[in-house]
Amino acid sequence: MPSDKIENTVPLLSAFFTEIGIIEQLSRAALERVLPDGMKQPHFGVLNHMVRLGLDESPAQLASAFQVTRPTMTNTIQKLEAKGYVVVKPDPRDGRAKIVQITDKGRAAREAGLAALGPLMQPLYETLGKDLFEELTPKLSRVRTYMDENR
Amino acid sequence: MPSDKIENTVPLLSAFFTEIGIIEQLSRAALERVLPDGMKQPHFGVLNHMVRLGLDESPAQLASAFQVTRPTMTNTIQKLEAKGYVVVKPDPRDGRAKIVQITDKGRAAREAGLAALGPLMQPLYETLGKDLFEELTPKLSRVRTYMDENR
DNA sequence: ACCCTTTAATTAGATATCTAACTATATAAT
DNA sequence: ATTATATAGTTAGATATCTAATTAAAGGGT
Repeated sequence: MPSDKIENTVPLLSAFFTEIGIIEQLSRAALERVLPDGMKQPHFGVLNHMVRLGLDESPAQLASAFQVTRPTMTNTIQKLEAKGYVVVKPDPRDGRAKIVQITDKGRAAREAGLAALGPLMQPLYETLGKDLFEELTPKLSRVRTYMDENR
Repeated sequence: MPSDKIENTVPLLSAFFTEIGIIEQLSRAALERVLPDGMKQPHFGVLNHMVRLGLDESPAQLASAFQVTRPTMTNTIQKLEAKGYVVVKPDPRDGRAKIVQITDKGRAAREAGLAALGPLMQPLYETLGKDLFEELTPKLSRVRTYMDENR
């Protein structure tokens, strides 16, 4: 299976990554058009992550979870904090670290975002079929995992 | 096939788009690490597009091809022009429009980018297999096409 | 001919992201 | 203990992107 003709590698993988890039752009634009209160995708992503995991994580852990740099996560957290969606406290166990906690207001904003998401996704789901996404997601996960481990 | 339980829509599609987003980040970072002369992904993408199609297109056509806004493409073209990779001329058939042409220097830069791309993609190809990408790409294309037509 | 609408390109201003550099704290080595 | 190294978080500066507004030109309707 591995090591077919290498000449075909670049065009094939270029087409793959081109599709990935355009879907990313389209999905972010579609999401941000319906998110309430001018919320951006990364903000919603972090709120969602915190609700689902139910943990109080550090900025560094969040940066790692979202594959962004720490300064980027610093910026995201500051925006969430300014809106009252999270509170940031010092970590009693590590003087360098902090702990980020979602607030009730943050939970409400996340709920509102989720509610806006349904109508966006339902047509995709109904038109293209659940099976397509159930098939694609684990395979994309394989690609993502490999790239993440070998970067 | 369409219209399964709608409750499952959001988590399933969220996971899909999360994978898309992370792969996009990782691939852009990997690409820009190996591109010569500080070239960025959009610059390489435009040069590549122009060589493959062999057409002289307008900024508006390029913006449409890459699914970015026109101001974004204006910025990209200005950067390419500053490096001498393209020349921009008025369109004799439409006083509003311009025509973007790749230069020999731009072609050389594109070639250098392509050469750097191979070693990046070969491990992916060999480890995960050609079949995976041949299977994924047309399916992603279906998703992209639908989203593009219904945004 | 003249106005109205659309389209092409740009400019201005805002935001998210990155890398590099900095501060502070923790951990390991000697 | 002291020193060196690594890690957490932030700040500073640069870039790519977006939306809104501006300018110029094309096309359609009356």
